[in-house]
Amino acid sequence: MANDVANDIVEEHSLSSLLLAWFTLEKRDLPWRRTGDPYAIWVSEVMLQQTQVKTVIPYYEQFLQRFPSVVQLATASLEDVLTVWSGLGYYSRARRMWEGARYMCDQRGGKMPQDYDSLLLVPGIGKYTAGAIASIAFGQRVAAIDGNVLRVVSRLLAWPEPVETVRSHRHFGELLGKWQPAVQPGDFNQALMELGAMICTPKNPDCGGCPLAFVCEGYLQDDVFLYPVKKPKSQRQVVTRLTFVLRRGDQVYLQKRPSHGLLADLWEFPGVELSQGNDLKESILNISGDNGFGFFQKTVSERMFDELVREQFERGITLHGPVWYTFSHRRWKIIWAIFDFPDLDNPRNLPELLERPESKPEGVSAPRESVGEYRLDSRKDHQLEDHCWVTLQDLTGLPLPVAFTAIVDDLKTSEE
DNA sequence: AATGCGGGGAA
DNA sequence: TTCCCAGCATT
Repeated sequence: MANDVANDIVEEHSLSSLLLAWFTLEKRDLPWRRTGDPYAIWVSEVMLQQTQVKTVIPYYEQFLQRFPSVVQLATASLEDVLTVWSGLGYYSRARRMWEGARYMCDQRGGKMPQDYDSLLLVPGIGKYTAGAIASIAFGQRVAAIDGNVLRVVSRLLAWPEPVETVRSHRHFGELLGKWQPAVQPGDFNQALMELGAMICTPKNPDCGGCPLAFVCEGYLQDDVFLYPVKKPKSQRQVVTRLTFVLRRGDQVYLQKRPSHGLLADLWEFPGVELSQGNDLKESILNISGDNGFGFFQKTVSERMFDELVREQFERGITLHGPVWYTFSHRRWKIIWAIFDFPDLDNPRNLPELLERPESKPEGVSAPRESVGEYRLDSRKDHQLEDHCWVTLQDLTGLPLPVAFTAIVDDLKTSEE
């Protein structure tokens, strides 16, 4: 019975000592375990959302080097923050951290909130992250329930319901609230997560090495693999994306994506999502001639080369690819057309080249109010340009999604 | 409660 | 391939 186990665990005080002893002995030496700086711990917790430790480490080091404190993050441009973040995914995390730093500067004198309830008010900090920071950095006795903890506890209790429900979450929270010691609440939370990452893994749990196996109902019933119970996930939809690669000498053309939705505020080769279900052949049919040029006009801001592009569409374009790219909820079949233009030795970024017939609010970074003294008045912070020409080498200085690296590689190899 | 939001590691 | 990862915000 799950309740009996729960009571046993609560009553068995030595159980948490057992877990903590294991943690003290076996814990990995991770960068964020060498600091007590709440800011650094905040950075680590946000990066670790839905992201494995191994992936995070290099980003963590770079980020702290570039933005060592709340104030330095708050006074940076979003563009710079996204550039350091690029490749890590879930880019709204970076934007919200940046907003969170500004919130701390504007409302809290540049200091981190020091308790669970105040941390919850910060953009990008939810229940898990608030609990993690409050317990690890400030020693508050609050739970931090992540995917690891859900797996560990569900196996411990042989919990028969889906773990994503409010009911499960509340039940686990109450249990952990009683179980968590007052002395090292942060270590207790980390120990549970570490156990989930190292021992109680999804596929090959090492129950033989688990300090809690002797009270684990899942293990005792030989049913570890039944848990955690999960609801079925919705399917990924497949979308064909026609991408326009404009090339002028050694430079390529990029546009900035809208501030909301997929890959928000990142740069990309402009493109359109063709209606779902078109196979490649059908797409070629649809995008030749005026139809394709229409796509181009609607998608690409740059108007200088319209005539050249129209000619090329009439002659018939060559499609490259496809390459596949998978997001968490969508799959792109990427095909691309390359347009080469004469490299007139125009000065870069002439204002008249950047002027656009009509304004497109979505493409411009959203205007912010009351950012106060921390507003950075650099060009980037309120840049009106939503497009630019850059060399392939300079791409590393911009936040470019990994989805386009295949195209970049193709351009680099075909360049020689 | 369901959905949108990246990228990579591991089996 | 599939699953899952130190989740959050919006609807």
